[in-house]
Amino acid sequence: MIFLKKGQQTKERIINVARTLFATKGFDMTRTNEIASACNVSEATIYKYFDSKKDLLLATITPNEKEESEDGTSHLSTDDLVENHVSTMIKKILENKEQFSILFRETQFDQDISKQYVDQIFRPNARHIEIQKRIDSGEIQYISDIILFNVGIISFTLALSTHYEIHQQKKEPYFTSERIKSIAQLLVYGIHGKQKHT
Amino acid sequence: MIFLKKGQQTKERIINVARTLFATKGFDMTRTNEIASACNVSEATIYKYFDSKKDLLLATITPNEKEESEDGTSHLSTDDLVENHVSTMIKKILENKEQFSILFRETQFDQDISKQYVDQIFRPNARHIEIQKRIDSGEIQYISDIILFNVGIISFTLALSTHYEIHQQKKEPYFTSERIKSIAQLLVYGIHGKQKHT
Amino acid sequence: MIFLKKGQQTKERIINVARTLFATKGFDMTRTNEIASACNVSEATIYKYFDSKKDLLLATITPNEKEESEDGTSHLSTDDLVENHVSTMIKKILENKEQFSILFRETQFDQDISKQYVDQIFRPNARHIEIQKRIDSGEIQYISDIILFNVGIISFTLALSTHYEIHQQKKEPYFTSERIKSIAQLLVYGIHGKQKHT
Amino acid sequence: MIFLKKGQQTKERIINVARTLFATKGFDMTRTNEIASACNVSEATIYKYFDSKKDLLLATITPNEKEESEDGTSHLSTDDLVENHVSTMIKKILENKEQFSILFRETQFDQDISKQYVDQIFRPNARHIEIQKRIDSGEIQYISDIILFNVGIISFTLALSTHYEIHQQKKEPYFTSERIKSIAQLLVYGIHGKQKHT
DNA sequence: TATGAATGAGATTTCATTCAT
DNA sequence: GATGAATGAAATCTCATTCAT
Repeated sequence: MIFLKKGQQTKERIINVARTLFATKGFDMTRTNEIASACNVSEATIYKYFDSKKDLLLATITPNEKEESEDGTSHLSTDDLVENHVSTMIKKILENKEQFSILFRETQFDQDISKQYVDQIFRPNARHIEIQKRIDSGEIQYISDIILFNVGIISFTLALSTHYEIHQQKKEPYFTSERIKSIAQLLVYGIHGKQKHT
Repeated sequence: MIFLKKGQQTKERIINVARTLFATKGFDMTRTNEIASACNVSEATIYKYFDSKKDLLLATITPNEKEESEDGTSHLSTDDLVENHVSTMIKKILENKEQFSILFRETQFDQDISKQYVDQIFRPNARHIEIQKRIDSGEIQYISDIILFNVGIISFTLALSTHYEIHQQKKEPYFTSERIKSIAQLLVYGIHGKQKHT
Repeated sequence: MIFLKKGQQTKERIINVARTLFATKGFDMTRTNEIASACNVSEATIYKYFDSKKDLLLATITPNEKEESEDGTSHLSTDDLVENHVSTMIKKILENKEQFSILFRETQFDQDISKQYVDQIFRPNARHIEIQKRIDSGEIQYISDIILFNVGIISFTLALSTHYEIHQQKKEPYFTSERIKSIAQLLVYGIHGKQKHT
Repeated sequence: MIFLKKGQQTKERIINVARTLFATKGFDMTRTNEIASACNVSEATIYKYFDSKKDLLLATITPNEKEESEDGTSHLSTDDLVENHVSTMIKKILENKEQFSILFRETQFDQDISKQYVDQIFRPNARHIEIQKRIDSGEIQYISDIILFNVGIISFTLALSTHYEIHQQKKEPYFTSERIKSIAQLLVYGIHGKQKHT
């Protein structure tokens, strides 16, 4: 449990509240006064900690720096590698769903966000490199590029999750570990499923 | 080629211009005066044809009513059915990319859009019903629901297409008919590809 | 039955419709397009006949020139003279209620209307002159000035009539000939009524 | 002398200025920027304190809640009761002339104002009830209803007062205490005056 | 550290009016 | 004689931002 000075606490509270609001209502639709009252601070206080609304936006999408030290993937079978990759990605996205959601939506409209997006989402790691290698070798088919593959994974993860909650008005999240596995397997084995492979 | 009176022409021009702007810059970021000057009309003229900016937004996402009379899908193999469905969906999305893009982005923020979205995207047709049947029978695996499947298809189609153009700054569109086929096949056969079966 | 050319007919229709709307909703609250559609003409047509909205306003309040040739009032008893005056005034106001209503409300805000108002309402006639004479002689008490007396009569006539219809939501008009007589008598005899005298 | 915080002071200043302008120029003719500059604040400040121009309008007509504790009227003679009532009403109206003026003019055009008007003007008190009783018993003649009687009083009070100032361009107010008495007596005794009664 | 008070700049919307046909 | 189409000018309202305290 980390000790934070009062000011730092306030700052973090603002970031967290803003993140949720930006993710839920969109950046443009979120008024600074909504953020302020949701934080129980004045609007002026927000401007003590952030130079502008956009500055606050950027603060809501800065990465959780815990880097997964993923090494030793080269020994895995392609099936396992891809299944593992998809599952890991989905989990990571869900864990940081608000950040991803903001990043993903606002990236088209703003250069700074776009930079953050690229930085954060396409940082290569061992898994990415290994998969790209197997794409290039033809072992993995139909996918031309690990980056675009990731874009696909991110987009449907966010979309399904949001859709399920909003349009189908379900309370519990869409993605159970079972469903995550299903999707990962779909991409590996296709709609016929695992057993069809000899 | 249909004959349109002057007023109707102007109205359509406004809708088309607005659609592109909304899709490109987002609804909130698009100013009514931008729309006006992009159309070479005054802002007042826009308000002659639409009660409000939101009303105009709704006009930009009303469906192209050409209904695909898709019948006789029950004789298809599951492989063909799904491959066909995915291809058809992707093509339809790309043909109406701006509408879908707006609809998809704004649906979370606005009740009216949300209604349009649900109406438009989830109108069941023969293909949808047939696929759901095969999901229920277990023939199609890993997918629990045709609607969520469609959400997934829409989301990655838009995401890949946008990403490719924006972040990779390519001029030509991502989706060639070849790539569409690839993705359809990925979902049917998995990453190992067609030949791996049997 | 007077023959009117098409154009003249249209012009009169516009005036009549506008008068009702101005009286009902107020000049400022009445939009030119409301007038147009209530007349089944285009807004442009209104401007064929009137230079401006204000010009139309003025047209709605020009007097019905039928001048009451009221002569020989000097032989009347004061009681009869006043009772007769009040009744006559009330009837005249009710017959031209819309004009009076507009005139009365808008007179404070606009010089031109104010001029019309003074012209129209305070044109002296035989009755007015006779009453003023008897005020000056002390025969009529409590009233200092025929003009202000008339203002009083106009104001309460309009107010009672409007109040009754709007706030008490009655369909039939407040002023029956009986009620008109009552009010006239109130002013002559006071609240105790006629019989109390002598 | 009450202490008010800065914000509250500003709010009251806006209300007072707006009240005068609405009463003088009419609600529709008064621009928010006029109010703002007459208050030495920006338009934005007005909207900090009031949700809309209409909201401000409503604030200008909320009652001065000092309730006259009028009791013990039943012992008065009818003459005195009515004379007293009319005088009291006129004084009250003149004290709050701007409110009444706005209320009276705008009540026909707007539901919310209409509600305020009815609430404020027709709140029954001891005097009203007593007068209604004597109307019903026939002691007071020619008047059918205390409410309509009040409407009449309000209307001519405002009309005479306004007319005198505007059309006769007098600086001093029309209603001296003498004139108030005159009018009250007119209604009690009629134009012949008090002495005519035995 | 925090905020009450205020606002500049600009957004959407309104509406009387014009004019070519 | 009439109007479809368009608009300039201005109204109401919004919102991120500032600053004295």
